[in-house]
Amino acid sequence: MVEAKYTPLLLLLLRKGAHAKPVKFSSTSIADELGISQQSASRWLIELERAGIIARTGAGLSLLPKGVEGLRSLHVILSSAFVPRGVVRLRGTVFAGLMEGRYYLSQPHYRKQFKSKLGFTPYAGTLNLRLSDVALRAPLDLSSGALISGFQTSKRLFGDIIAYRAVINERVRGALIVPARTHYGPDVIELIAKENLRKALRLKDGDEVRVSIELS
Amino acid sequence: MVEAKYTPLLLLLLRKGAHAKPVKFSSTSIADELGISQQSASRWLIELERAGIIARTGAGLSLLPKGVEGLRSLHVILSSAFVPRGVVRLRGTVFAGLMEGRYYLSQPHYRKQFKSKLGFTPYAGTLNLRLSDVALRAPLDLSSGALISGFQTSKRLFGDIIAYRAVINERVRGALIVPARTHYGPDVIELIAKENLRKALRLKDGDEVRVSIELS
DNA sequence: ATTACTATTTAACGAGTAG
DNA sequence: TCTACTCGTTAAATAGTAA
Repeated sequence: MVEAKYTPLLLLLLRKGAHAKPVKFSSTSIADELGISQQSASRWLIELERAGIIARTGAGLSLLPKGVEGLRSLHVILSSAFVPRGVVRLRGTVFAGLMEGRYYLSQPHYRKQFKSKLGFTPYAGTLNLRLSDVALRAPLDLSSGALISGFQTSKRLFGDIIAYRAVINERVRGALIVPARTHYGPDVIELIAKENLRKALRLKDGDEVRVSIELS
Repeated sequence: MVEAKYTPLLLLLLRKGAHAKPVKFSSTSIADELGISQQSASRWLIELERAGIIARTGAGLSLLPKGVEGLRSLHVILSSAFVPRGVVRLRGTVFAGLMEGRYYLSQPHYRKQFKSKLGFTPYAGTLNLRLSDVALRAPLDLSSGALISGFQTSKRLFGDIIAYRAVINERVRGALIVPARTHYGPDVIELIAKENLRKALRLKDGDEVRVSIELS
């Protein structure tokens, strides 16, 4: 592994995309971002350059393969501890949404992707649940579901959605959808399925619903 | 974030499972593993304990939530750079397998899971491809597919399988399956589908096949 | 503006060792 | 065995500044 003290700098470069293409980044601004002196930033860059971890050209700063490799192995170690496996079981109670979901689900750009990535075209409406125990959804936010990419119309922006295949009340296959930008989710989740979940499961507001999501 | 110099120690504790339950770990052995002196290890532990990142009890060393949170955010940053998205396109040539795949696919325990996790029960045979460019499969190994859990019979052990939904020759939906234990894959992949791929696509040994996998 | 040198200060390290 | 103290030494950080 790369010497640990450099990791904040390497992470910064990674976030700026220096693994993909050179980025302009002065020792002063690096110093500001990391809370160290300009002199230290300069020295770190020199040391990393000598070690073949970064390169500096006229185009800017690049993370070299050796540097990327070091970060990648760090990622692998962390993933083995944090990427959850198995089944997440959530419980929540039905409540009436704001019909926002219906509007989203009627967008063809989303509908096409639901079909191709989840294997079904959803009924144009979501079932809203308020979770009994928000903490239980944590593994979900660490995991990776199907990415439904967003789009833009002249009127508004439709963001990325993450969909997790789910089974509702042990009977109906569907998916749990969350906006991709929410990092740690709220106590509300939205479910979709091929059919109208309210009807299919004879649900009314306040009913409890069980959702199980298989993570992989 | 937790001060960077401690990350090797925190990673070590994470790998030992100190986030789940206390682990016995002396300053001397920590020092050995990290290549620092016993004195430094001792001091680091004291500092981390004061910062509320670890706890030391009679039962051993534990990573406290604050410490886990620091590592988790590190993981999130790395994941956003390393977890690949989009479509991976592979090409390979058909070759005759050893009928090993057929044996595997005939196991009910696997078959049930294929149905529930991929949405189809596969034809009992795999299509073997030798990849033209092994490097192209790298993003796959970093990504996460559907986990098909293994099982054990009196005769032998059937390991976990990872399945990635795939489209073969832009026509047939199926999946690419790999043993979970192989960390970085070889130049051979196996494809399954509801139908017999050889027949459906009129393939013979040596034919080139295109596979596209959607990562999410 | 920028980088990076030298000198000085500050912090980290590890040897020795007690409890 | 273990942990953790003191203390001399070494390394890293910053100030000042030149280019």
